[in-house]
Amino acid sequence: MPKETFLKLSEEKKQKVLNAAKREFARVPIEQVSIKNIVENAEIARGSFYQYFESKEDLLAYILKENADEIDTKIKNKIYETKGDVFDAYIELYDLMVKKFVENTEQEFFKQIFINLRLSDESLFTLIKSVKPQNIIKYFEMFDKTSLKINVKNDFILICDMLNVITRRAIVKNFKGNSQEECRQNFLKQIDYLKYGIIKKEE
Amino acid sequence: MPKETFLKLSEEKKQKVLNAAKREFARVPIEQVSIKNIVENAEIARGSFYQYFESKEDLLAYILKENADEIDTKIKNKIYETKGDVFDAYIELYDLMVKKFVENTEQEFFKQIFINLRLSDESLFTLIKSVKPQNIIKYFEMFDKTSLKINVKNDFILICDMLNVITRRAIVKNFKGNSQEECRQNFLKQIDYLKYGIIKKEE
DNA sequence: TAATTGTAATGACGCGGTGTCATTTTGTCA
DNA sequence: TGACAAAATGACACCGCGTCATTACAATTA
Repeated sequence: MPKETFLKLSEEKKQKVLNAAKREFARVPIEQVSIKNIVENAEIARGSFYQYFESKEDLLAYILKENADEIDTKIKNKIYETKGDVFDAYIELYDLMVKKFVENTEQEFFKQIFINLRLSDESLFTLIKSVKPQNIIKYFEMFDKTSLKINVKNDFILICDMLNVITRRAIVKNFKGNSQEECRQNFLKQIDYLKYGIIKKEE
Repeated sequence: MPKETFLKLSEEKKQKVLNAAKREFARVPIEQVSIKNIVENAEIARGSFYQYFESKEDLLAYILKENADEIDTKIKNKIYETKGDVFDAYIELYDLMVKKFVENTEQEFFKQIFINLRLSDESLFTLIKSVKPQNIIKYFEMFDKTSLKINVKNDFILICDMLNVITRRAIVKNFKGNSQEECRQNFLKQIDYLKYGIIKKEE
């Protein structure tokens, strides 16, 4: 979290700093992000940066949190709406994320973030809290499991885990030159495979 | 690729350098790996490092390649053996990788690599070539597709893509304190979901 | 208005790691 | 033994980092 000093700044100055930061974060993966460049872009003194933030990770987490929270709220609502259908909830999540992250003037920034997402969970970059297993399990009771092959809670977690990783991967592909339409079709097909299986039913 | 100078070194010295490197790569994610530490561990001069390798990425790629090639050969054979069953091939891949990377004295090294694997493909770290879509497609003709819901090549790629990402994720979990047995059971269950679907068949 | 006090901004500084390169050492062959 | 190429070495200049003593500013009080 940014320090109080930053939060007290005028809206204008805050934006200037955040824009400078996004520009730098869009340039290279976080390890290569240079605080020197950020303070130069933002026209603040080097020391000021450390008066505002603990580190570049702190700053990035703040920027991401704003975006994640927004999606988070929407997805929570969607889960309530689609009560009974995890798959629809994930498709909605996909659409929300594409809308927010791909169709965006700050595309390059988000591209950098998504492309460099790690397979591991612990990282800073797990953007959307509500789809982390420890959170989604909260919704377990709510989902309609009668039509699904779910016996124990753990089954549900395994399924969410697959949905998670497939959805994230599908988003990443949007940043890799493939057309948005193509990506979505492929994603829907994958969801379908998950729902009904890859092996043909015997007639 | 290492420079010729390195390859010409005595086996003993090469091993000393590689061991020093693995030790350092096991310590922290690659961005934080310090060449200073490597040369100190290996007891060579700083300048020598650059006589041997272009960069730390170059060195890491070399170490990984050795391991990847080994798995690669085995998995190719398995694909021929299990002709007709992509799923079995991936389960074998999983087992091979767990054996090679988890049950290993160099566990910490591989842990660091896997934990920091990126969701994106372009990266250095795509260890096993034969499961990259552009490679697996070569096996397309070989697989028995009659029992699968596959109409076009692209369907096959989408399926491999899911298998890929689920398998990798399952490996990662082995490094996260979960028991090996538990991880394997969960993985097999996920493969089952993929094969037969999550939604119950109507009787 | 001037004095006081607390808060924010500043940039010079020491630190540590980087990649280079001129020099030295080693090894080989006439 | 000398001459030559290949390899090893570590001092060096460079760069970005995080800190911190100092300065600037704003608000409060007399």
